[in-house]
Amino acid sequence: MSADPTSLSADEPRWQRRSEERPGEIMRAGLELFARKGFAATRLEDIADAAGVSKATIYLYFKNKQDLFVATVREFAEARVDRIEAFLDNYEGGYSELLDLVLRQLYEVVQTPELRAIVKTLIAEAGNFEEIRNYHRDHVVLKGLGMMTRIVEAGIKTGEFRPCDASATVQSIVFPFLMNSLGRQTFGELPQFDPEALFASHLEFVKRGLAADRES
Amino acid sequence: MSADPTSLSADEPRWQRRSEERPGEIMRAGLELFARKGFAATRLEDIADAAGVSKATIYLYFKNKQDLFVATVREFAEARVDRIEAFLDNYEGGYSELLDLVLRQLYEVVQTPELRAIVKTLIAEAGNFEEIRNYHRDHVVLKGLGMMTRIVEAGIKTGEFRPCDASATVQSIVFPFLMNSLGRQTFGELPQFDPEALFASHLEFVKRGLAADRES
DNA sequence: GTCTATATGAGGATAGAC
DNA sequence: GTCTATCCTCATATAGAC
Repeated sequence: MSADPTSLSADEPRWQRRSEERPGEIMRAGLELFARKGFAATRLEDIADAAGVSKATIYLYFKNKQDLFVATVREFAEARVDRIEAFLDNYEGGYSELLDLVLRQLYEVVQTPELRAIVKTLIAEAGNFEEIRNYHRDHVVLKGLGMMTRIVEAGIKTGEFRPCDASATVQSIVFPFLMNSLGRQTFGELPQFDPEALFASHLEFVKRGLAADRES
Repeated sequence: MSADPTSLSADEPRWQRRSEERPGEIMRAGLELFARKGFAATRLEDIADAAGVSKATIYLYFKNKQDLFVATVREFAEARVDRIEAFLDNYEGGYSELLDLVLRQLYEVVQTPELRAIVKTLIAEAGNFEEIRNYHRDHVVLKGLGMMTRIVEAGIKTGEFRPCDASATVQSIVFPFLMNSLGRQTFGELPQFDPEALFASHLEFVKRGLAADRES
């Protein structure tokens, strides 16, 4: 309490850190373990060890295990969709190039360990945590699919893409990336799941799948 | 023990059934609960109640909880891939039609509650059960992807499909169905996940994505 | 603010009657 | 072959010292 957090000197007691860092460290350790073992199979003690604190310390920042879990899952998903959304709002140009850019973004984000962990955790635990299920359904999945749908619809209107059911077609476009990420998370790295190969191949596949019919 | 199982009379004690039916009933109840809540969060008592037996009865047929789980997950996945494989072995005709037929099969199978439950369970628990992970990797996922890859490669050779990385392209073809199934399992039925719309739309998308370039 | 030590309870597993 | 009743482990959650 006497220490100014912005100028923490080196000779503080070893265990003392600024309390603003603790929750993040605990959640980061939690995400990794929750994703690997699931909510029920993850012991608070393992999280505490991974975060370098004791079990009891967790209860200083989180009401209970479930509270930690809900906070963790939300923490690492929140910013991503908004980042893409901001990108879309500022974009000027053709929808074909836009789709290309957005798929690159999605591809990058889906590679990160955090995102893979979140997607896996969401699927595994949505049945047990209505709060998490509803939040991600509304703020991540439907929002994300909606953004993509609007891109496709706009492209159809300008004639860059062929007429189609945009809402359904979006699943043909983005689901391979998500499922590939899940496959790697589930089975580890396999030559069949090489994400570089998938990305190039799928981009070409999408380009042809959406291409407007040639006249003549 | 005195009763001949093939001619079980109606006035037996109410709780007595032929033992060959019990394991299947327990596994069916188990699959549903494991898929909804996960392995750790599913209580043996819940499975027992759902199957209409007592906890102790489960231990007559399965060594322990994990043994029941492993047997259950394997039970409902085993036959499916083999069925499609047999279908392929007997097929004569064009690869474009074959791909169409196989996607219909995949689509049907992925709709069933059992398959949805298996896919979800696999993703959720593969990290905790190496045995399950390895079995499905080799006998379901890689085998299934391999079969599809051979179809695409054969179609490229006959000129029905454009030249491409068959192994990667297969993911563009089948992953939307799998991910759609997972989405419904995770979030319930949503208009965005309407599987009928996806099927028709995706089939058209695949047809165009694979079409050989027109000459001229 | 963090730790060590402990209370509490839930659920997997078993013994023994029928 | 199935049930009821009990045991026992293990992990969450808390109390209290520093």
